[in-house]
Amino acid sequence: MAVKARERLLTTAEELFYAEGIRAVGVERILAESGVGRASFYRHFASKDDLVVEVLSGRDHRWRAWLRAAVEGYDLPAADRPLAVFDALSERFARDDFRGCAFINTMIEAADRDSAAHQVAAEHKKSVTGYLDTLLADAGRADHAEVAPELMLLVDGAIVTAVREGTPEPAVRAKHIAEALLARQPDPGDTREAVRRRLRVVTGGMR
Amino acid sequence: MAVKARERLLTTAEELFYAEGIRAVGVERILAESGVGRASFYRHFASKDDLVVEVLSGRDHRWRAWLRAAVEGYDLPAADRPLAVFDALSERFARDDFRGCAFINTMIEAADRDSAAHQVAAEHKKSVTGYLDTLLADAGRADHAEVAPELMLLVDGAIVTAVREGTPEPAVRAKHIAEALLARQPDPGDTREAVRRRLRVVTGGMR
DNA sequence: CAAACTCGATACCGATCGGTACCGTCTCCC
DNA sequence: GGGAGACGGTACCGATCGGTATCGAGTTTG
Repeated sequence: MAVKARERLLTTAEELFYAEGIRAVGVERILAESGVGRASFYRHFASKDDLVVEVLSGRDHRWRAWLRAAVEGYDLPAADRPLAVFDALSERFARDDFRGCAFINTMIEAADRDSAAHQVAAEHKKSVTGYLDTLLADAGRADHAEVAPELMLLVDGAIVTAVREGTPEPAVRAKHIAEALLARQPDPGDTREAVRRRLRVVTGGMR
Repeated sequence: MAVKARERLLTTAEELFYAEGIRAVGVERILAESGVGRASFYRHFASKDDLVVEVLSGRDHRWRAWLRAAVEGYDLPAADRPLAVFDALSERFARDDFRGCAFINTMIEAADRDSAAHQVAAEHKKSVTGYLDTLLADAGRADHAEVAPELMLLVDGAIVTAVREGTPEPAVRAKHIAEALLARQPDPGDTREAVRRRLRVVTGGMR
């Protein structure tokens, strides 16, 4: 077998789920498109929900690795890296198969907050916010803990807007807003603790 | 009949669609919950898609009327009204049945951009952006045409974030970002045309 | 009072949903 | 060469999908 059935199921399902939505894609479609037999599917995955979780988990890791590589690839000084996130997003938005954030989409589709899929999606966003936090801290922002969720809100806003308008422009729009946000000097009140954080060795990137 | 079947179908469908998603709610559920007979449903609506469009259209009008009333209800000077939008959102986010923006949700669920539901949703967002534009123009912002889509991005970002985090806090987060954005003075280059726009009588609110 | 109309209930349609069971084949490894 | 697994194909399951047809009771209207 050239490519294992399990691998084909995961990649096929990821494409279909992202393009059309999880609920919209039946197991039948995945089997037909991947060429995997019905029994083989249930040998590898206990249920469709199980497949969904594994697909999202894989996408989570790959997406974050992509973002980190993209930001690092611009080869900018640390101070400019937080805003570079929006340049990376712009590239993503321009792809003709772009259909928003798979995790936002999943959280909206899976109304039940307790579902496994919903929680994987929520966890993904937390991880990305953590990455933004380290970018801001490395850039010397004393208020990184406050700004990171604000940048995350801009990221999500840009993604949703890009889906709505069908163009990559919302990335530069969000970057423009972020510039205005970062132009404000951080509140000097928490400088002492902020400097302590800034000097702390930042071990990893996003996690 | 106390309340007409058509009305019951619309209100029941709107609640269920918003709470669980359009695709997740079958016609059967709507019939059972509204107490309307199957035949009566198809006497009033050509199809489920038809019902979806009418539900969204009604919600569009009511949502925009709510936002306008909320902003006007704060009784603020025109200069402070654009930011008051986020205060209104905060109230909305705090409701325990809050599950995001029905139109964003619809656009994400209905992957097909050409579907009627998707277009109603897109139109709604355009209308709201238009309202933000008039609020900004009335506030004397020369750059209202540029800022309005930026505020809209913040609104959508706040909504998605509120769904994700399950708290109303993203409304104040977005307001904070908007304050930083509006603190910037508009580019004086287009002042002449801007003043002309500012003096133009603004006939309506959102449209 | 009777015609006209709206209504809820029910049976039914073909299609698809997620999931199980079984079968024959192919490949890998000892 | 010969098991042992992994594989694809297919038949089948009960449940549900959106949608149609029919029927009888209740209400409105002339």
